[in-house]
Amino acid sequence: MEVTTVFGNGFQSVFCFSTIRPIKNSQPSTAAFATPPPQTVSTSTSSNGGINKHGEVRSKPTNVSRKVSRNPSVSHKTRESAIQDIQNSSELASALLRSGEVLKAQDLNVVLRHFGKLNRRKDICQLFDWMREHGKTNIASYSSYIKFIGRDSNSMKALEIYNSIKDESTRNNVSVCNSTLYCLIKSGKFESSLKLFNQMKQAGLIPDIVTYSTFSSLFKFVKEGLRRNAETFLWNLILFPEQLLLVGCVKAKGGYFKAMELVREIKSRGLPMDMVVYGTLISVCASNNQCEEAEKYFNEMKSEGHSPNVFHYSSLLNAYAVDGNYKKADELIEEMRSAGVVLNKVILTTLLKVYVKGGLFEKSRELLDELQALGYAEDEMPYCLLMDGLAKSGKLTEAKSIFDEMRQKDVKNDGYSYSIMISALCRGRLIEEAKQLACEFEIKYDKYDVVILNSMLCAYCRSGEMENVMKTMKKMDESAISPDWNTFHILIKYFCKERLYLLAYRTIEDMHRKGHHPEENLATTLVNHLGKTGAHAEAFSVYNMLRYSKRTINKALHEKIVHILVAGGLLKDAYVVVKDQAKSISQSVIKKFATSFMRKGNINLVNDVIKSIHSSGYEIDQDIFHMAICRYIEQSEKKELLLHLLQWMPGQDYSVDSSTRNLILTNSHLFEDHSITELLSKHYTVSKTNKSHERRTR
DNA sequence: GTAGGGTTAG
Repeated sequence: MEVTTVFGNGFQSVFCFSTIRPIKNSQPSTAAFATPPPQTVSTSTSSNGGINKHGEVRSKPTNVSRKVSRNPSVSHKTRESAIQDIQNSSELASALLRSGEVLKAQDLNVVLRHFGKLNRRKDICQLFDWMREHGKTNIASYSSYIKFIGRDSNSMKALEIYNSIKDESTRNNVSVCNSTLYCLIKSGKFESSLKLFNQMKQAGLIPDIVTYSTFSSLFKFVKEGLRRNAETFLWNLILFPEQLLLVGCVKAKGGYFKAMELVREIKSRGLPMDMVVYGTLISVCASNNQCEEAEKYFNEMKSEGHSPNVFHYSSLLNAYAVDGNYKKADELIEEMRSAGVVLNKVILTTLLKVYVKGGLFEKSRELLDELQALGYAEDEMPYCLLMDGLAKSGKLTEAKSIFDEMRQKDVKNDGYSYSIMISALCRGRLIEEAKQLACEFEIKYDKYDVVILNSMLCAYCRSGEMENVMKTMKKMDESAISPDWNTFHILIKYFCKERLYLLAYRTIEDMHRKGHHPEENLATTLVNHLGKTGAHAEAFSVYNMLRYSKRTINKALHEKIVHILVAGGLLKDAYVVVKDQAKSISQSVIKKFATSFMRKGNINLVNDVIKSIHSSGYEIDQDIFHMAICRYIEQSEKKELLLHLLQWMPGQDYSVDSSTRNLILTNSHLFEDHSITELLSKHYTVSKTNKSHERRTR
């Protein structure tokens, strides 16, 4: 078949999915935690050994600071204008020369923050260097500066600055520490931040609520898919221990539960919760469908005297969208109105989401009109919400008309609306239309992500456009977009439909390697197909994927795989399954397996197999014993195994029948006479007892 | 006089 050759040739290059998007570096950097380097820039703060409660230099001033302290009468106005001069100057160095001297550390911090706001990186660095050289830094300068440096993910530089701080009280200051930790976390260096955090604690840092909320930004990383790193880290963090216990529990729980642990930890330390932490919590609850919890934190926050801001409101509104609770949403909107909070674009869009989820399509349409009138419908978002809701409640025609309206109005398109429509059309079995739309997207846009590619793949697979399937996969590989669980599923289903079972197998193997677990039904279908087409070992491999990724699987599959393995002569593998899953396998299948094993299985395992199926409750028939004994006699070097079997049988109320006994007696030259006669007499006793027992029960 | 987060779409 032509199709097979296309894949046969293209498989390696097209299907390798070799390009995994790199995960942000989480390796601890050894250099990062080395002893602080010797200070190269001279600062007055440390060498003079004193900082007052404002973090300013006290006692024994340097030449520079002497000038300032000698000149305390520098008026507020003079300093103001000096600040302005530096901020507005295009030549920072000369401005500092001109106006810097009259300024104190806190004045220069104003400038530093000003540059920070404008992202004037070069000026920030230059100013800070100047401040250090002139001994005009305090705690605030360090915490701001470190934050700005780390903002560009330059965590190494931030750490360098931190390590260069000689003064102990500055280095142990909680804001300085929080700033530094923030930089590491922002650049994904979770492990390093934990290490540093422990070091800081040992040196005397007492973590505060900001420290906790700094670390809680990891919830975002969890959401964005840096799952494993962030989750492991979060768990370690929540336990907040010196020793990292219970790391193994990481996988068992989701981000939401970790957030709850974090709350418990904060509360048990007696730290007051603040607006920021509440904001994080409400948002985490909302995005984990924990509507009541979100509401609980929202009310708790209010009862503690905090007034919610627009973000708190929108998070809670989003929680109401989960089950389309428009009543509560409307109430909340009223509350916002009376609290004077502006109903912005996001709030109204989220309200639309609530209405859509609640099935209020007329009201949704009205709200969309309102959004349009307010100029809040210039991007896809509100249209997508409505389209998706309509499509998912079977109103495909209405969804299509929203899509058309959107295109007519020249709304900014990022591909979301296409993937909604393509998926909706696929679900509605309008495959040809789905394909058309996928093609249209390809012609018009050159922007892909895994979801749009999945929906295109889905359309092409459903319409059997092999060439387009190939092209899309290639695109995925070239754009370094990692296939996700959906991608694998779409492809495996498609390959099964096209009877390309080995290709489906390679795909599921790849899926497994990447840590995705296939759905049981799909894997079972594949096991069956592989079994039927003679790919017995591959079928077994898929069976094992299921077996080791799920706690329970359909019992029928165990039996099925035994059939397949017996048919393929993979008797040792079949034995493993029978031994582990005996309870799920019927007597007739055990018999079939045992018969095959007696005939063709590894002779050294024959006794093991007999004992094993016996102990699983299967009563072994005479012909099984007969076959086993025949094989032993044929291979006389295995006579020890035969003796062992004959010794074992009477103990379990088994005896050989007359034909088997005759067979043994004919070959008695193989044994020392007395041992075999003795054994057979034991068998005779057993068979007599059994027969009389049978008579009595009859 | 310094540090932390957060809302909507496939």
